[in-house]
Amino acid sequence: MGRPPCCEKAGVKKGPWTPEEDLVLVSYVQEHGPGNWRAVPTNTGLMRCSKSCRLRWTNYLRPGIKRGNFSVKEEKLIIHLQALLGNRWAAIASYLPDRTDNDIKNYWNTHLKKKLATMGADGAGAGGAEARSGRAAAPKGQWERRLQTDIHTARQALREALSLDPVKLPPAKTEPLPQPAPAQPSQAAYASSAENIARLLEGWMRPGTGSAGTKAPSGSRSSASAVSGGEGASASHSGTARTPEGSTGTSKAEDAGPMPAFSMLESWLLDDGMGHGDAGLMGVPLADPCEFF
DNA sequence: AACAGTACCAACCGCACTCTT
DNA sequence: TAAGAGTGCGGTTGGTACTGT
Repeated sequence: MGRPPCCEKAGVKKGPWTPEEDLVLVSYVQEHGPGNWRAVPTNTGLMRCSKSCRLRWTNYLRPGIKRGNFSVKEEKLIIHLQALLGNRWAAIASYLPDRTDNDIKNYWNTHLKKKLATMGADGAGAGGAEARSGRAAAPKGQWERRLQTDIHTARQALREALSLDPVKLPPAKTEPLPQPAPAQPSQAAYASSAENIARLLEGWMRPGTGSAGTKAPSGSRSSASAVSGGEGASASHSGTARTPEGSTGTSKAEDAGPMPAFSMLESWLLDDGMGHGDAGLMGVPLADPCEFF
């Protein structure tokens, strides 16, 4: 359709959000609820485009967001789901209700891809290219349904990739995916936005951290690292600089790459946490992941 | 101490989809 | 039914902190 960008207007501010802007946005959303983002800049006086407001809310200010420190279980779940769903970060995020798709995407691109690469797999699971093309080929509402019908295919591909008993698969019944957690917090949950405000103010006011001033705590390393702690410390991977092709983004071709030996990955993925019906997996109603195979 | 390279993450961009008129 | 508006999503980038030399 070629619509013009929503932020084309002159005077629209870009870049990191300031705590003041965060406060304005949070208080507005607390009062009116998320949605009708178009009206947010108008009603709040924020010099941000609606899109930016929505993104800021969903990725940072929304109540219940957990930041930093992905647990091993979360890692495995992400890897598992990525293999099944491909780079459908929003879908993957729906299984980790306290993580944002952006967070998961970043974590995947900065940590897990490298981790899997060192383990002998690039994590580009069977779902990758196919899933992506599926989205392109079918309307969104349909790909969810299609996903259900294709889940057997994806499962089989993953199973084969992991060399796990490729023969005895159940018939391709179209069972539903494990139920994603409700994506949005209840109305009551908005109250806990105060927690987010407190958190950001805490980061804002923390003396001597980061460059302060112009850069909001959101964007600042200081606040992030304050929360994430050791997460970023996993600097064991001999990272490579961002390259045009191998940039943090995942190219489709890359995702569709061949699957090398999986022995290490396999054992890692299937060991204790994932393999034994760890039912309480972050409250995610995901059945024993082995059922996927 | 200064510099260069690397890692990380928040935010932007643009396409695709859904909803409304 | 078509067109436009609003929203969601995934890929990509810019900027800053960290680490090594």
